[in-house]
Amino acid sequence: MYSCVNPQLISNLEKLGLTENEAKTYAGLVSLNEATARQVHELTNVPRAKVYEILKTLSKKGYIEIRQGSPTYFQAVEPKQVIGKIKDEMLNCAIDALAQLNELSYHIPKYSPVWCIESEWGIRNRVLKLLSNTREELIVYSTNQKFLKEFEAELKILEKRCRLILVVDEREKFKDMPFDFKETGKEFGDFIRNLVIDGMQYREDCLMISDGKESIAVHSVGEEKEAVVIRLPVVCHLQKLIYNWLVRSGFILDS
Amino acid sequence: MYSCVNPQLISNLEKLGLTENEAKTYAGLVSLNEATARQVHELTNVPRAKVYEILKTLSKKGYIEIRQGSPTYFQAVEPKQVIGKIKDEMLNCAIDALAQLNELSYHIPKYSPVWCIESEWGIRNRVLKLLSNTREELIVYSTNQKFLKEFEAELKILEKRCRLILVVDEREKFKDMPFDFKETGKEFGDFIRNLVIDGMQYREDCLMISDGKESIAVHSVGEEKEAVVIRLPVVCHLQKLIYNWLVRSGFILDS
DNA sequence: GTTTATTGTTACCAGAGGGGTAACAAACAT
DNA sequence: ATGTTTGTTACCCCTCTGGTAACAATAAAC
Repeated sequence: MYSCVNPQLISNLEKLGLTENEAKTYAGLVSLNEATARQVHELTNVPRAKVYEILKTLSKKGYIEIRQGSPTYFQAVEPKQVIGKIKDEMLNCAIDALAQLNELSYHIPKYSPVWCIESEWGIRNRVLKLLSNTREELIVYSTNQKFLKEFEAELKILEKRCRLILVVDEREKFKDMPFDFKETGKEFGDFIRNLVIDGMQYREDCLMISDGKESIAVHSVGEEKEAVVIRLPVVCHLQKLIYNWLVRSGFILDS
Repeated sequence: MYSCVNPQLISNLEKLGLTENEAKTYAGLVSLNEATARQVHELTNVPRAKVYEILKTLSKKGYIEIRQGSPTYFQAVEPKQVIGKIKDEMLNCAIDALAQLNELSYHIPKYSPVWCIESEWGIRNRVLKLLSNTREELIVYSTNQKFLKEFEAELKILEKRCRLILVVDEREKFKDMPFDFKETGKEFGDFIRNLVIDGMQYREDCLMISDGKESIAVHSVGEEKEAVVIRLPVVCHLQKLIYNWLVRSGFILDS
């Protein structure tokens, strides 16, 4: 009638390589402990005609056990064993794949001038790399407290070994972070947060300049975040100049 | 022209959740380091028309970075990062799924009389469980050295805490295992290894009786292995009787 | 013994997704 | 101006998963 099984569980099992019906069937068997095909069907809503072949494939994979008879009964192997097996197979795949990929990429890490990153995870990754590569000076300009907060720990560590300059639009927003912020008045903040290009609204979230030779600019376009990495020293110097210009013009209020 | 990329690697990446073309494209990009869509196409044989959308989806997932331009250039994120991310997501899924499954199965482990296991992994699993649950006595009859060998370590441990009786068809076959084997002459061995039922040839590989109350019989049907678990004390006693009969009839030669 | 329900199997259909091919406009190079 | 490359779109094919219906064989009920 009404599927009693957690849909989140089904989704997780699917991500681990089972099909929807396999996941429902296995989960159903776990909660029934020992059951006929019909009982599984009634609990999970998997079509009765399908339950039989699915139970067969699950059995071939070793996830369930069978007691022949009329009707035939089925029993799930303990989840710990099943999930453990899947996990081990995945980890072996991951280890192999990594080794094989590393064999392919024996080339010199080429420093390309400009790259665009479109996934949040990729952005986070790249920012962390930039932070750990910084040796002398890091300039950060941010209007997004939530974004910067994600890197608080790394920034704190970085602060000890090099010059850290943090500029924000409104110092008030960042008051729960233990840093010495400089502030660019509201006008500039509003300007940078509401750039409209081709009808799309760009919100600059953060700009970081590392040792004056590599920079990363993170901005939101609609719902999506996007980052641009620039390794051209020229551009980075330009960005630094703008920063200096802001200081001279009094846009940046020292703390 | 000719795909330079290890097909094993592609298969591994597929198991980790990428499609074939995604795997080829990513692997291609790793070995090219920095490349246009065309170069990827030429190296991997992924249709040029498809490369573009695949590169887009890989980018959304954060596995590659993009340098806009004409032509647009692409670069793979380091395999260590990418594989690491996939691995972490899998592990989280596994942990969640296990917790959710355990919530479902709060029932008493019901001891059912007879179960059939159809996967090699499931069989191995069940045998190990039986070995670890044995408290007093284990009788093993085997004609398959390779199969028994898999459990040598566990049997060695078991030998210390309970009576272990090992019967084989030909002692010679098992001579590299450090146990005290009994032997049933060749006639009986040939008989048990060549049962033909309904045209299918059954080869008994191994029979184990644990504490006279639970037994597992493993046999091959064609290429497939299959095991039957029996928890009926009656049947197990019967099996023990047969064993005793063999001893009395002189089929079993003591070492 | 006849009827009814259940079990297990098979065939068929629909939709989604991945992969492959061809064609085309726009941009680039010669 | 010509030809090539780039990036996009539309289309086809195949497979896989899921869902439905119908059917023989078996078990249960009357």
